[in-house]
Amino acid sequence: MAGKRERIAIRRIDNLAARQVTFSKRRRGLFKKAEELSILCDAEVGLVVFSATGKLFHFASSSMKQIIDRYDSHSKTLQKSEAPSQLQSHADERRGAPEAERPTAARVREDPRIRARLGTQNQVTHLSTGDLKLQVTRMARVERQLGVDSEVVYEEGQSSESVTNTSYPRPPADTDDGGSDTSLRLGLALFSSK
Amino acid sequence: MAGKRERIAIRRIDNLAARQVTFSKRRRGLFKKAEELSILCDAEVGLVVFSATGKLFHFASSSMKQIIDRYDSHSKTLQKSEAPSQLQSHADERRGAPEAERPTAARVREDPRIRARLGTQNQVTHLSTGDLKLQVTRMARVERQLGVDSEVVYEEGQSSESVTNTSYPRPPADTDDGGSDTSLRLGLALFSSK
DNA sequence: AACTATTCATAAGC
DNA sequence: TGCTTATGAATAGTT
Repeated sequence: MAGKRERIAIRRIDNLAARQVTFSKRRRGLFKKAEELSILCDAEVGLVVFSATGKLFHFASSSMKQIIDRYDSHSKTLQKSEAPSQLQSHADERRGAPEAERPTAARVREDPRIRARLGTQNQVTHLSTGDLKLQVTRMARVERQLGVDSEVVYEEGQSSESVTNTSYPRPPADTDDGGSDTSLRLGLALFSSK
Repeated sequence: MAGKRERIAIRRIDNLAARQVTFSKRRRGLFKKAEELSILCDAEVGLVVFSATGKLFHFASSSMKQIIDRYDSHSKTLQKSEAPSQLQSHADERRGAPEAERPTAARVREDPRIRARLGTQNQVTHLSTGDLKLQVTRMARVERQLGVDSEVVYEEGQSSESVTNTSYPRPPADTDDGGSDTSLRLGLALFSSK
């Protein structure tokens, strides 16, 4: 009488509560699978997840920095078939780097059908790619001054995804991670240049 | 008569063939789950996987660059509670940035029990964190001169993980992706400084 | 690369 | 958020 599960369609879950619950459950499962893959197959795995509210969850079989750097190396190699002698900083080069290696999922965003699933919330994130990060950081600093600390939480044992919420303060009564952050989110949008 | 599955232990699969097969199967499952999570819960997800042979697989609900930048922003905010006025490039800052936000999975590597599972292969990756990436890039360039091209393959429909192999050439007879790359990997180790 | 037998993940419901 | 259960999924072992 408990689980009368019927396969659900893969599209944004409208009900906020249900979406949050599903997010928690599936996130755990995803991270678990990620770690298992890295262990079973001796693969290097890096996983980053931002909840709709901006909380960060991440897992890396080694260190995220190392993985990102390696990723950058591969990307770059694909991009510029010509990298003379000045291999300064991979990280630096990633910035202005082309995006040919990115067709991966960008296409998903392009899909109008899927695009429709984007709530008003996340859209802010897409307003400005270049400046938003700066704004987020700035806002975070403001938060700190307001007494809203950034938090880092470690979940269960080994896979321990570390959670981080740096984005924007949330109104009082709110589970923890959900979708009730309109005010300040809009504020960020205003800050964005583009 | 077909599937007499007995739950397997989560530790490196010794048999090469089996490991490769498992890698393929689970990798697909992982990417699928990653995309489902991003869609169902309107989350931003970035996933990077390097097979034991150095092939790159990645998925990003938006663009990997955007996700990494966002990740960097969060990390940095946690690290330096002081970032005066020169918020030049987040990407740049990530380089010398501290790693306090990384205990996430690094701990897994530290665990002697899990550490034991590391084959001789991946260990090379851990010899030098700072220099290895440079070496990899360098080796990649050498490969190119040797005629070993980087390839980009797109898998099935929507989730399309793009595959890239830039690291080291593999001996002739080898399925495709697996764990038979000792020579050049060791070569990399020799190049490493630390 | 297919085909099951099973284990695993998880949608619902409390 | 956690626990429980019925089902849909993922996938280990074979062929």
